[in-house]
Amino acid sequence: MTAGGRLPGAPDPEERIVLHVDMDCFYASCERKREPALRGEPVVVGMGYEAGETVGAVATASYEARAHGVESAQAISTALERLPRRANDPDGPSAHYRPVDLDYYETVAADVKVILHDLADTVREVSIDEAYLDVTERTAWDVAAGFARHVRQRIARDVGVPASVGVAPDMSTAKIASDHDKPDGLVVVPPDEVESFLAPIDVGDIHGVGPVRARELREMGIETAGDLADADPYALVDRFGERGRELHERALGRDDRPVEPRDDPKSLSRESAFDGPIDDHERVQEQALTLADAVAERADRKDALYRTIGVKVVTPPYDVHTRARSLPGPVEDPALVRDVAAELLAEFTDERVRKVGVRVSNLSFAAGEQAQLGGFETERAAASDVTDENSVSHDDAADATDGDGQASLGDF
DNA sequence: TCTGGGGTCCTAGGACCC
DNA sequence: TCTGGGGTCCTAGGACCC
Repeated sequence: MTAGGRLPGAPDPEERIVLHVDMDCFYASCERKREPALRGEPVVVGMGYEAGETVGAVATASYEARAHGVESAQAISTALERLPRRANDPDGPSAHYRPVDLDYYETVAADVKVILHDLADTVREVSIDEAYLDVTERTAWDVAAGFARHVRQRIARDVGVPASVGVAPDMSTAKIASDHDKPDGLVVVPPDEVESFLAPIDVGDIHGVGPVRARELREMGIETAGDLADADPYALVDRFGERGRELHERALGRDDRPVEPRDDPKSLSRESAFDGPIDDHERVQEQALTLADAVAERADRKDALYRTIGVKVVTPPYDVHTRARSLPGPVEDPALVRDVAAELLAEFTDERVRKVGVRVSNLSFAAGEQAQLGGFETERAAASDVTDENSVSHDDAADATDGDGQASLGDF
């Protein structure tokens, strides 16, 4: 499946033309679209800088704000230090702060996606501000730059937000290309230039290489994609497992993944951080129940049934713990999400907690089956007080022979 | 860098099955 | 009876991405 040319009917990977569209500082661009006075001004979009809020981070900063050291994922407090609010200091360096308004950004993204689907054979939407397009049948290498320019212009003209575009024979290289000249970039890498284009790229700029693997690669003397391409694949697999093989291939410009739409989501979750680590387990439980309801509602809206319910607890300094429990079958049952989350959290009663989350996974979206399954589950739930008790006592009777406890069996 | 929120994929060990 | 090989599912953790 991952090896080249084996998919029946798939075009020769060499022949593909893949375009990666990456919206420039998308949230900030949306705010500017809505409020044109922000154009050319430093704009910071984030959460947590409202009065009374102290936890929060920068979601997106415009390039003008980045010039002053404001970055994505930065604590809002740091951003405010480097670039105070505009209102407070009209003379010195200052920025416009806006709260994240995802609903609005999604409407803008939807407009962009209409254009992308119109211009491509297949589209893979990666996130709200990023997509891959297979445009093999829509253009040719000698005119690909013009085509890419057209994509950008249509987005700019019809929607009013800027985008960077990369064009290459594969997804991985196209992604690096779109990133290469941001913002407002346009980079075309035809097949015969892939190797020379990738060679000087920093390993940290390869998709799939984060801080940890970048450090390990550098320790191996691998600084660039070129170094990675020349490295011994066995050594890479040794160190990084399957990912090592993949990274080596990407560094060579070999990436046969077809551009296809994304599958249904695999999990849904909600989490929130406390204002510093807290001792008060009741507050943690309370917060978890709120999150459980939010997750259940989200699943309901998406017509998703879940078979696994889990929690996430972050304890100081930043230790992430997860606990999960699978159910006998897929359900849509908000009360159960709350109950299971509360039980899983009990283990952390004595811990200090800085963040808590609730997650449902093992999702099923069997659209046709849904009503049936839902009906079945509802019936089962209605009868469960009798049926479950019975089955539990059966199980307990069986277990009683070896003197086993019943607590875990009683949960369902 | 002292870290927000919502995701994905891979790995490894254990239970269990044939 | 002391032990093969192959496979699946589940849980927990880790790295990474936007």
